[in-house]
Amino acid sequence: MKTPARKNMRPEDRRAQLLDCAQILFFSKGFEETTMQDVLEFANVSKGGFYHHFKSKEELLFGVLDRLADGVLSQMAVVVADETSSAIDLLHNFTHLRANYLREHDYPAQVEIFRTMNLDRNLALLEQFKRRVRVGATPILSKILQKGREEGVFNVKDVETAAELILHISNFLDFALTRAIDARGTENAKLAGEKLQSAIDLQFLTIDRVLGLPDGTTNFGWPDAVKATMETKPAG
Amino acid sequence: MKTPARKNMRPEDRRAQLLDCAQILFFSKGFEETTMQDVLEFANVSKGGFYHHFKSKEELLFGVLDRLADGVLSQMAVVVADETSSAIDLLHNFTHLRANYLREHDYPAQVEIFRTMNLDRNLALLEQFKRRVRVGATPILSKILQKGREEGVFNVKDVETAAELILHISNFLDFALTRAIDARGTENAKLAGEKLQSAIDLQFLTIDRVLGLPDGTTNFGWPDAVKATMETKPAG
DNA sequence: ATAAACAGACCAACGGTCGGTTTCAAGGGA
DNA sequence: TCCCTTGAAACCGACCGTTGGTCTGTTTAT
Repeated sequence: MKTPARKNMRPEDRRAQLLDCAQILFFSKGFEETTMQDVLEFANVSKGGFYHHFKSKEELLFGVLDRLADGVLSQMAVVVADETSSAIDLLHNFTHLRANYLREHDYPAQVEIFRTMNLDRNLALLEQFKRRVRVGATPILSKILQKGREEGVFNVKDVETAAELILHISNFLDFALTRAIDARGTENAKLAGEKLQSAIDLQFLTIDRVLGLPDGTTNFGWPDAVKATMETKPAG
Repeated sequence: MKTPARKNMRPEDRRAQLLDCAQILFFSKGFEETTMQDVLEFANVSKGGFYHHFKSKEELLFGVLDRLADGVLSQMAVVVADETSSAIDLLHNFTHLRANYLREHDYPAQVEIFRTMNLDRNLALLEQFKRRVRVGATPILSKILQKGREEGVFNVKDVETAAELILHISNFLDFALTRAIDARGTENAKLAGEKLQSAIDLQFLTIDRVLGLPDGTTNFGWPDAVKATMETKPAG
């Protein structure tokens, strides 16, 4: 007896499909809480089929994280590939990458994705992703800082160390943003919004001062970011 | 037939013993990789015995993390309880807490503990611990910053936000320290040591500038820290 | 014809449960 | 003071459902 129809997919397509399914499930249910059964049913693939393409659940996770990090890092690479702009402009473009991305896509949806990724249960997942991004972004930001030093506009002793510090600071903003998002629609919303604005201001002020720039040189490039964030609909 | 001897322990003692065992195992093997079987054998307790005191493996983890965080936070609380010192002195004591602790104990052993805790497999564990410390330390550091603002020596808009930023920056130092420790005894040791010094310098420079203090006001308080660290014996 | 893609029964090991057993301190009668 | 009773807390270990992963075989496509 033969089952009437089965379509063998090209390996790269199947791999991509499995990564898509895993990404959705890992971030909605959490990695540990997502069973292989969940993935298999969601992707409509058998166990044997899956393990033909991935050798473990962990490798599937790394596949998801690497793909996400590569997406971010490739955008950064585009920014730094511009040989004609000044270091200040490159830094500007670099720090605006995130805000631009968020603004150019459906912002409420992006907020929801961000919120989900920052749930407690995804802490390990997210930290691994951030580490990948930091490691990949350090040489890119270093290059910008080095250029600025050669131009005589940035005053830093060690560009690589400064780059790492600046990248670490963005974790601090993530934390403030998460709290603000959680406070939407509650009585704390107003205070949380003000705290978020404080965090944004302080992050960029810190970057200015670390690089020896006049206060206000760098900024988020999106004055209404807090307003746009807090007006987003809380999940419910 | 009766087994000749069994000692019932006082609940708090048994709990403490289980936490001790779990802490050792979680950080040496990793949380996910540590089996309840491992814990039970190491503590010489049966399954039923264990689950009489903890309701799950996760609760055991939280017990370990909370106990560790409480240890750190109680030291911070002692510093800030000093009502007579100036804000600068309090900040000094606060930032020196870690260096003092390391110096006053067997430093090579502390380095080994730090190295183990910072292994890749413990990333989730460590991040949860750091989060606990950060949340608990924010009001303490905020109090110091507030006092400094009232004295007119710190220039910050929002003390709580500034406190969180400063606490986040210490993650950056942890990262640099981990790399330096890993580089001991290799050909990269010299460079790694210099990078570590850069990171220490930049962390404290950043604190100075965030608080509007003259460069060099805050410091690690342990000039030979890098030397002491790099001279530690690599595990082998 | 042959190699890759897929299927699904199977397995060891895991975290956790549950009914039963042992320990031990607090009382009470002599 | 001594021994016995008693009951709650500490502890035991066989057992269970689920999990991630393997293995042998079957289907698909070139």
